[in-house]
Amino acid sequence: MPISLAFPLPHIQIVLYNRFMNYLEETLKIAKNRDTKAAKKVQMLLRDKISLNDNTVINPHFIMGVDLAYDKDMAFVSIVLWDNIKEEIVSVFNDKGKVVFPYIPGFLSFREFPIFYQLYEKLTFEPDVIIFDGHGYAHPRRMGLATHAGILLDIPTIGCAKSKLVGTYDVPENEENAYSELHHKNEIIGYVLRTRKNVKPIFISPGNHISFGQSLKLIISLKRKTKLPVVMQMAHRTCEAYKRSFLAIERRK
DNA sequence: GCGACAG
DNA sequence: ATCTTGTCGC
Ligand SMILES: [Mg+2]
Repeated sequence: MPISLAFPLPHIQIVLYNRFMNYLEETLKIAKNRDTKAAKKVQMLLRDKISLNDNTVINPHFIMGVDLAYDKDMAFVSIVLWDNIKEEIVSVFNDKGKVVFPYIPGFLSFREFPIFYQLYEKLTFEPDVIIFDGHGYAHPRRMGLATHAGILLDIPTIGCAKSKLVGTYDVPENEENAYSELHHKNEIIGYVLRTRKNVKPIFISPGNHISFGQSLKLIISLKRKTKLPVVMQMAHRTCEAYKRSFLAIERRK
């Protein structure tokens, strides 16, 4: 919590941030205050904490898929847990809350992380990796939703987006699993992956605590019948259904 | 100033 | 993201 210092002059007040306030609290506060200037500062600050050299997600057991849905000022979130050994969804969690931050390209984490975390913090276990519907490293300041969340939670994360935010790339060949590199400012920031023939490719980028190669490999391994990884497809469907059920109940009141 | 622009 | 029925193509 901020420390408010009331000075002798009543109209002068300085708000100091406790040096122990962690970045998670900082992020949630910035979102609530809709402070885009502070949001950009945090992104530039946390950028140095990104780690993509980790090699601990070679064979993950539990994988989480996250997605949100909206209706006016209400946000709905679904977390789907995929058992990568049983090859099936083993748990589904839903929650809802008020939208705290508007959608601004480049600042999606401040809109979606708060509502996601509200549900995530209630869980009593941690998955081996979390996949988000959006970019990770493939961000103007390398701080997409997946990366931001991966830093705050200190857990391996991957960004799985349906369209580009930044960067240039060659359109991948029109065949299953064809992919190309996504570049930005002279560095690779992710991959453009065509999961099926004749479908629009998706954008994969590491979030945090995972390498580029492992991110791409895991996403490809999660391909089933749909364009999106099975866990992301399920998260999307689940969240949409959850929202509809809620709205249905509301309408008959 | 203009165009791009995750969900 | 959301608004929405039928329709074209692999
Ligand atoms: Mg989404």
